[in-house]
Amino acid sequence: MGRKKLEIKRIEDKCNRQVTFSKRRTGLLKKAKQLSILCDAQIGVIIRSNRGKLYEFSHATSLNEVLQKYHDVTDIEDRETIGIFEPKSSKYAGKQADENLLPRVQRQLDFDQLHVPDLVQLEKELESALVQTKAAKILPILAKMMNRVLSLDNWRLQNKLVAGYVRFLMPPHCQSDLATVHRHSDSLPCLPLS
Amino acid sequence: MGRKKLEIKRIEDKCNRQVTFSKRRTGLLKKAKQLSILCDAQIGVIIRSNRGKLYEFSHATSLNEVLQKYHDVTDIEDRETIGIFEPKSSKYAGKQADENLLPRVQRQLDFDQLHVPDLVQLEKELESALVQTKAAKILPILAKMMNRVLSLDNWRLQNKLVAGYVRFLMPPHCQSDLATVHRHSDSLPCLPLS
DNA sequence: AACTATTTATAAGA
DNA sequence: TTCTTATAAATAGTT
Repeated sequence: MGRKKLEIKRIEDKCNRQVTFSKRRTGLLKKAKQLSILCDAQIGVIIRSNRGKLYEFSHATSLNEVLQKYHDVTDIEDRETIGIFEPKSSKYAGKQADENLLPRVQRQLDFDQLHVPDLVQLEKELESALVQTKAAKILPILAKMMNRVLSLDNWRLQNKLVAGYVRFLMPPHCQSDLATVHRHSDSLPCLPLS
Repeated sequence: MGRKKLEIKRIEDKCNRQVTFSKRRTGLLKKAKQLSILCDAQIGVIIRSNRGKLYEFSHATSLNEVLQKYHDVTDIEDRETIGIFEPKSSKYAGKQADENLLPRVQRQLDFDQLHVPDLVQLEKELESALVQTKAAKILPILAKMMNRVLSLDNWRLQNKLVAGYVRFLMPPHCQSDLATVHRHSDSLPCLPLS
């Protein structure tokens, strides 16, 4: 769409390539934003120039932010008790799992569809479960729950659950250097995290 | 660009929204591909419809694919040997990890910033590591790698990595209903996984 | 799924 | 870089 038809192959002239990159990059991000608004779609676009500069668009908050929030409210000692990587240091090591809670969570997952209120409840149950039982029991449930949630149209809960999953799986010493997030100014506002 | 100028706000008519989504989704993916070719840029686009269907474009391979490949070539017995869920059944239990590879990967993670080429390289190293060593050694590295990627605020890579992470950790019987990903048919060929 | 009138994006030039 | 403008491309509404 210009004075002449442009063949789609690498532009060899460096200067011309830079100009085209700038123009089309802007166009692509604009289109992404339009599509996300017009059609209520969840979109992420990441563009990295051949010299490493990064540009991006996302329709909503990022996983990174949610993780940061979890990180903020979770102290290291509690995280250590989760015990995948350092099971022996857990102060809950010998503690029995609540034999009532897990079947309850699992029963919820048998529905064909999970609704948002159910998910909120499940999140609470999950949080309790995380500090009460061992990974071997929680992981399959988390996995199934995640599959359900991913099939739903609730981006906040998706991210929240994934975040919990990651926090659960990540050894504490690896969580310390989560970086501050710089968000794209075009992003839509996100729902508050309860 | 049509018979009338369209205001950029959510299309309320469901049918119309669906049609527009289809048209513009195609356009966006096409533009992404063109930009990546014309300007030699690294681009990732992920589109999720408001009903959870996923469409994507990426200029190159992802960790997710690497992990998927691992999944494909690893039978259940082998996965059990990884030892998260059934550590005692491992036939590799006594096998030594490559003491050369892992430190190399870890050294890469000491950089302040990871660039995409670095990640591609790491993916290769990781792939080797996955079939050569035990989860106990790989997981902390994956976790740290994930932290780095998350700190890039790189939506595509975040999601890919989380997805791969989940797939890696998830017991096989929980993977059966993972949502289908529709890859854009015009996607560039993936980099070979060596 | 096609068509086509219009709008939009953008290639080349300044 | 930034603007201008002729032209190519995308697409909104229609069939």
